[in-house]
Amino acid sequence: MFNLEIDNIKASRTAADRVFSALQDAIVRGDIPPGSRVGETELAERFGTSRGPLREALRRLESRRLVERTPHVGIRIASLCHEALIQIYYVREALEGMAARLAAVHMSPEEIDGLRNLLAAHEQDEALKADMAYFQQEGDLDFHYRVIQGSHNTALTELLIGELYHRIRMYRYQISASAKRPQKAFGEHQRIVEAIEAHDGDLAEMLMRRHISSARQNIEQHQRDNL
Amino acid sequence: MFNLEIDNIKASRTAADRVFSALQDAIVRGDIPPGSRVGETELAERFGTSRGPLREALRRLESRRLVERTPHVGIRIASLCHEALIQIYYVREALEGMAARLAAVHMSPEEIDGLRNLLAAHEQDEALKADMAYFQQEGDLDFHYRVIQGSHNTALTELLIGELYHRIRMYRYQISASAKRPQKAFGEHQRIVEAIEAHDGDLAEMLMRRHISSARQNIEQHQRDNL
DNA sequence: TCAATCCAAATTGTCGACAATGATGCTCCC
DNA sequence: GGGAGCATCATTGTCGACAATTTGGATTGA
Repeated sequence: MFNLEIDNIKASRTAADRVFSALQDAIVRGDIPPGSRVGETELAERFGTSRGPLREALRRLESRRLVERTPHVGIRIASLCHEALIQIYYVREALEGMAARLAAVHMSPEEIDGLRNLLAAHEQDEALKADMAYFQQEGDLDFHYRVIQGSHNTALTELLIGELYHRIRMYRYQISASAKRPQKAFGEHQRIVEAIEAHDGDLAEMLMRRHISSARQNIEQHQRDNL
Repeated sequence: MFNLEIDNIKASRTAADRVFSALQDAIVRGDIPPGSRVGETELAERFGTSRGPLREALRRLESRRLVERTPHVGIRIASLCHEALIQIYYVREALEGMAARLAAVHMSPEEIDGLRNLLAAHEQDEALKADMAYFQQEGDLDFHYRVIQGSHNTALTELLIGELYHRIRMYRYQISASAKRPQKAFGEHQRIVEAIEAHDGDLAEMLMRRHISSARQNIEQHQRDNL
């Protein structure tokens, strides 16, 4: 239903790609505790492969900052400190604001229809209120994915989806019961879509920046509460 | 003199890191023709190592979009088309504008002094006019590096230096005689530093965005001329 | 008792060989 | 003569074994 596995689709060609996807999911979902040390042999047998493909997967995960390596010592699963997450949100504000502006200019009518339908689906699902927290989170991600891809700027898309989003998702699972604000976020999504429909780039950027800024402030508030 | 090898310093620990740095330099400098196919065995003996470390280096270069891999077929050196370069410059405009804003707020007096000294050195070197084109380019890079790091936002720094700059450098070597505008760029640098010194984030962002926008327009003009 | 040194165990880094897959050229049939 | 199918070949993917390095503890000396 949702189109979340952007770069995991073609991953099943070789064993190295398979273990890369599996390991990334395991890290992002928190199956492997963040900050923990893991041995290569252990991981290799866990994923049913040899150390060769595993090491290639590790290199790629290192580039994505999901694991940290120190030569001759080993690897440890990255743990996103709160400060780093806030920094990422500031970068998101700049990049996704730009994405929204570009989307307002470059999105095709079909893509805009898709966005509208997505929001409509969210509205219906919201009525169900079944497993809503998780659902809202994934739906939120899907909304942002579409706007980003609507920018039709490959460099921008690769940066946001390929570099930042995995780390954000990892953090969401880490503090599993993250503060949510579904109704408010849903309304903000709707206004962003309206701005995109009107091809109003300035407004779309401003609304998206506010949207992400609100999310960041929400996280910061949550951090203060849990001190 | 210049601090260009940000992430190549720690690279000499293992053979895999060494071949990674060497291969990256070879690609960025154009020693290996962009778009060309290369075999693993060939590369391995070229860098005096086995295929194991080489493959790990390739995986990391793939994450940086410097090489493209297709399973069971091989690798080819990435070739940056003009459109992709322009897209990167738009992203740079957003990210480095943000970096300049943050630098105006967070840069320490010592860092600001360093920036000033750098510009002074450029001014003197400009008088020499010795090998100026290359010099200006590297100096320009160094200036931007410092502003970016002055933002004190790790996520932002990693994105710009770790992801985008290598590709930009590769392109500079590809069209080796890129259009230059040293005097103009130098003046823009000075004004940006003045804004940072005055801790005027708004102005610093605006000037940096204009600076990069000018560079982009310059490239676009150069492209039109060479059609 | 504390510190420095050395040894050993475990883990990572590297290498060469084997298996699997895609590409190239040939042959054969229509 | 042209195209489809097949066999060979080169290249990549994978694996197991060996070498190099770090870490941790044990031992010895002050």
